Amino acid sequence: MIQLNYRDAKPIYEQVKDGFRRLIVQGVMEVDEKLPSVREMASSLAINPNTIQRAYRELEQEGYLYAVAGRGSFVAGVPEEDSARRKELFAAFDAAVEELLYLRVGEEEICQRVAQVHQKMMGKGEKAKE
Amino acid sequence: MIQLNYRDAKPIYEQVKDGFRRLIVQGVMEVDEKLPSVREMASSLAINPNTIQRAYRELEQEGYLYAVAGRGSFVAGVPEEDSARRKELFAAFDAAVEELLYLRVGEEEICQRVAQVHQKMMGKGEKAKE
DNA sequence: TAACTGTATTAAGATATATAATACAGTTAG
DNA sequence: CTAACTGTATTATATATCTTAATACAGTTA
Repeated sequence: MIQLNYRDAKPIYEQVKDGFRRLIVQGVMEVDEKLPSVREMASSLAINPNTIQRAYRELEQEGYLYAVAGRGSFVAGVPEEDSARRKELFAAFDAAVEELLYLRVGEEEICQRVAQVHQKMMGKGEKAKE
Repeated sequence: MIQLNYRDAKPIYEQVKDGFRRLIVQGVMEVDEKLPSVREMASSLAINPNTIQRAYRELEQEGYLYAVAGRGSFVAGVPEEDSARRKELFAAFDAAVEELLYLRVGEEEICQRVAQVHQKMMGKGEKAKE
């Protein structure tokens, strides 16, 4: 369900957040669908429950999840105005583009890549809204 | 010469690396041009010499600089790019683009952004080759 | 009631970043 | 040659973040 990469410098709780955010945004997980429990997810990934707890808490604060004590955590959907997330994405995007341009990767090649990603998405994400 | 942002999560030595890499790739600094000494740079930025030392060492390992004990550190040029680094950058790029597309950001807007980043780079580096 | 849920807290260890204080060797201007 | 600059290396310390660990407590449900 979620893939961890320990060689990545990105913290585990961030990777977990990214994983679920992806599943939610793509519509792979539907609204009100239940997520694995904190302990179950931790056991499944062989990591500490606190790490999952943090990921879930932050995703809830961002509006992607809602949690009910005793019942579980559920998909809330894609937040209407996640301008903060959008800023993060553009920042990551800009950084990648800038260094690619440093490395003599052409502007055309980069734009073509955008289209490729778009096509690849259309192939897999059938449930994605419009 | 180099601008530091302490609010950024990015480590100082990384910001220093990025700064000089930019100056080198854009041609603002020419091949064999001398960089400020480790101590001078540290004093100029009001940070510890060891931090500059690390930035210079890694830039040398990456092929952007060469250093001569007693003389100083000098621009080596733009190294033959690492395909590994390029892969990493494209992976980060794809992830950002994918989520932006799911957040209803248009393909056109994204491509325009590439051009904006490019222009922003050219604005600062008039001597950039080609 | 028992077995699940989320949530909160405190402690400890590991790692990365940055500073601090030296020390040593090569280069160069005077 | 000497002094003042270079790069380089090392050890120690402080700090912050990440992660694990071990609980504890409260709500839900079969």
